Amino acid sequence: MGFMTEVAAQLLRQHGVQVTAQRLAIMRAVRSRPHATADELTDDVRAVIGSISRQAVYDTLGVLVDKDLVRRIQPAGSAARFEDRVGDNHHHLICRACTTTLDINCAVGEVPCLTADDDHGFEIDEAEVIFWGRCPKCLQLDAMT
Amino acid sequence: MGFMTEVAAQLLRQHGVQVTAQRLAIMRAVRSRPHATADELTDDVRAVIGSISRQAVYDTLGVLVDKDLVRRIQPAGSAARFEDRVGDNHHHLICRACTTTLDINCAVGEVPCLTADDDHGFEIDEAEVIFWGRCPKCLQLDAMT
DNA sequence: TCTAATACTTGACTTAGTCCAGTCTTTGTG
DNA sequence: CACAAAGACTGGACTAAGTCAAGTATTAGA
Repeated sequence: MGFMTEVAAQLLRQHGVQVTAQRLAIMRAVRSRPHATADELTDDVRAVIGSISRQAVYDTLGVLVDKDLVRRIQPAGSAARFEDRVGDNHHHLICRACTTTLDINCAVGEVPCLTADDDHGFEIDEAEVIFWGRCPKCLQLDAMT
Repeated sequence: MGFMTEVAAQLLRQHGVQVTAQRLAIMRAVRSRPHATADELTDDVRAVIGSISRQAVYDTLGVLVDKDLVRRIQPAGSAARFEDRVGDNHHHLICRACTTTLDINCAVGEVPCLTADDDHGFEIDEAEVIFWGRCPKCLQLDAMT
């Protein structure tokens, strides 16, 4: 078992989650292609371990998200995407034309994004911020027409 | 034609959009139930004008969103929702348990939300902010178990 | 090494939304 | 007011993303 894989296995054990070939492969896939959809991850995993069911992919991603080992983002108009950069409340910048997705550090400061103007008595646990726009490449293409 | 309906009709004309019974009914439905899904709006419209096709609802909402007469929000794990409060870049606070959705004024200031830390050369046109948490009612229910 | 708990597979199903071809309405013009 | 072209609506088939459920296989602790 490679070093990264061993680390991944220990992470799972630490969280009381069984270690399986499928889960390790999915963790590896999430790591190597941030912001991928479940379908894309399925393809990647199949390229490595041969086969996996769709359900196993969804189940595993669900478990990883529950354990805060993976973060799920669900941009408007696209399937859910997954990344293993967790715990830092960073945000995303998405191109409306090509859906390229970039990480953005929190603009405002400390845990800034958790402060709503008026919380209406809610117990807020996350502030999700998505910046929408056009990436340099798509801006150029637009200009050409 | 009632006063509100006449106003709605003029809004459509101003934007070069044909006025139809379906469109007026949909605008009314969006106004009277903010944050409703397309399905909920369809029900509301049917209660008023008798029948409408799903496609007409989606088409109309698409047109209204294009013309900035309606805003579409697409919270993770739910169908798209629609509201007619537009042009003020306000945000949303959603209960993870019951999906109650409230409007939140922009916390930071002027057009604050359009400033990402580093825009990576993107031309940003919107900053979408969703605060996630539990509403007072669901917190109480949680506490009882 | 055995067994209970947990995961995985397969296939049917659901939800939210889109596509398309044909019909009906709206609206600008005579 | 009537007409025609543009635009909108309907109905039905289809797709994408994800969930459910029953049966089989794997993991991990005793």
